[in-house]
Amino acid sequence: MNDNRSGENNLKRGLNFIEAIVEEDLKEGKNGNRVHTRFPPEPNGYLHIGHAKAICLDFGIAERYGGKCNLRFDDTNPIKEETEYIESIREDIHWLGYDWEKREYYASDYFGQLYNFAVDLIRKGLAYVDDQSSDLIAEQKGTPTVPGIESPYRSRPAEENLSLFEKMNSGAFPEGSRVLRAKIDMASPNMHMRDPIIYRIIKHPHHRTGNRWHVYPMYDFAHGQCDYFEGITHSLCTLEFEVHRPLYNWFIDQLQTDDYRPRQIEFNRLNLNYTVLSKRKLLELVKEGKVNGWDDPRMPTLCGLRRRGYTPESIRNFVASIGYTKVEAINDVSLLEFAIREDLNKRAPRVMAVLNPLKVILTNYPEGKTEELETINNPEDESMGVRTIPFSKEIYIERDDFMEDPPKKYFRLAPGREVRLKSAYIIKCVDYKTDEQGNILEVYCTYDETTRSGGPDADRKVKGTLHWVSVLHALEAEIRLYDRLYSDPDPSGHRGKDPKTFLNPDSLKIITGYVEPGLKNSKPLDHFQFQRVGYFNLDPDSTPGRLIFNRTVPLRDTWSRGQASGT
RNA sequence: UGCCCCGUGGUGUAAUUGGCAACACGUCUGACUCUGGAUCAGAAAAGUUCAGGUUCGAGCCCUGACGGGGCAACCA
Repeated sequence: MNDNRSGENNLKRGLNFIEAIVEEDLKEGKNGNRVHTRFPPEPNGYLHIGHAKAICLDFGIAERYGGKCNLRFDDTNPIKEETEYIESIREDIHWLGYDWEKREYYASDYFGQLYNFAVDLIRKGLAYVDDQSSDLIAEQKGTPTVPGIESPYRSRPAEENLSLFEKMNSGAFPEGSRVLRAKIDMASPNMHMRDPIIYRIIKHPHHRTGNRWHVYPMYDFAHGQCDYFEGITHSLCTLEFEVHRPLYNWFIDQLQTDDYRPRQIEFNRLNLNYTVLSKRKLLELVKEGKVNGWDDPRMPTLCGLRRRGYTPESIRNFVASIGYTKVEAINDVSLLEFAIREDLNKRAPRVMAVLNPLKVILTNYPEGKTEELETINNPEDESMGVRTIPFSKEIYIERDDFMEDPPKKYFRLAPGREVRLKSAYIIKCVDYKTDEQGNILEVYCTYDETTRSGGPDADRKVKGTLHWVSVLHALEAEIRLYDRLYSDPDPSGHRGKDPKTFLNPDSLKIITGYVEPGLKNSKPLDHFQFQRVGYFNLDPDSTPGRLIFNRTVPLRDTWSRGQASGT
């Protein structure tokens, strides 16, 4: 793994700041030289490329330093969490190439320990039951610039707290009627320290513990302690949890029995331009039918990217290339596209496919004749071998590859011009037919038999080489062309404007194209390079009689780029 | 206007204990090519937010400004 160029570059550059910290800790012999991380998703949605960044770090650090990485589902809120998501999360992590072995845990595994810990805090006078409404509690919390005020229930005797908390859990009180709060400091400059709520009453059944509990720990009360229970040495999370760290430490202070405590390190979240990475907003797209499900190839979800044709290696390389820092960065999607092109260039077989067909008739080619021409599968990898493709009198070429009146640097077919048909013959345009509107209907060419690939005049130089497909043999296929989902570089960055305002109406275009017959036997998710066009893969919607391809990413195209900029 | 974090080419990242600002993407040339792909060669592009200070020497240390982000869910 990582034996490609960007992988090497990555090794060449220094450690990221987290690796540096880990190495420092190792050097100091902390935690008995253990390195133990965890990836802690909430099972309330599908994983997206932002999670991939965290996964690669969590598992990557463990791998690199001979440690372990747990998978832990942070399932502290039964209202939002579902088993459906757990399955998809497991699948996506495995697909990326990581394995947690038997170490699959759940925050709910620790509900008992957490409950006992809460009871402990109550006994020590460090937690109390508050009977006030959430509005009132919020009001008393103050603001970042104004200190909060203490709850009238703050000094409730431990015995009373104990019995109330017990009743909260036995279901004696309605949801929202009471909470358990840590007693810390209502005047703290850190809002999270102002007597945070640590338990609330929820009567919705939990996907794993059913109706056993009626109180559930808040994330802030569960997360750090779960890390502690699991012996995590390095708790890696995103920047927004920085201000939570003092609170987590406060809890661990009460729990700690020796030197060990998890060390939390925060890194920058992944942002991509033209992309939205918020589970809530992605869920909206799915629910409102703006896309066709979580695995719609336009989605930044891992299942969406997979269906689009992205490989796990490409995603890992991409993640490695953008690095980990404490700066809020916005990455350009071109980096992601580079990663998938780089990977697919090495592994995708080249095939012939014409997306926008124009019929070419070879006037001097024998009627009814068919040839099987040999062609190489991948010039980047000889071990991928050769195959044959059928050739006959009528072929399709790309409409763009013919012009009646071409500009100067146009290398392709035009009246009187010669081009090579890839792996076949050099042909010359002798005539063409248009309709009344001037649309090109057919092009007539002669072929030169001696120029067949491998033949005596095969080396004759011509400017252009075209891909083609035999009309007689080609398979019709549905081609799904994807463009960015949003037309604005920062769809979530406009205050008061729903990102959906910026949805690109042309993000999906479905066309019918023609592909070489050998593609009949391809399997879902098989990757191909449609020569001169782009990378495509077979969509799982395909049926034996109907091939459906997704465009993963177009090929780099310096010609059309030059055209667009007018040079 | 409280607390916390952060400012290095267009973008993302590097720069041993202070020592000529490096790499990748992108952009632009040119070469080569039976993919206008790939590959190869090259170029433009920051003097490190600003102002002071320490030092023989500061992107790295100190101070202060300015700018960006985060924090006030019975969400995670």
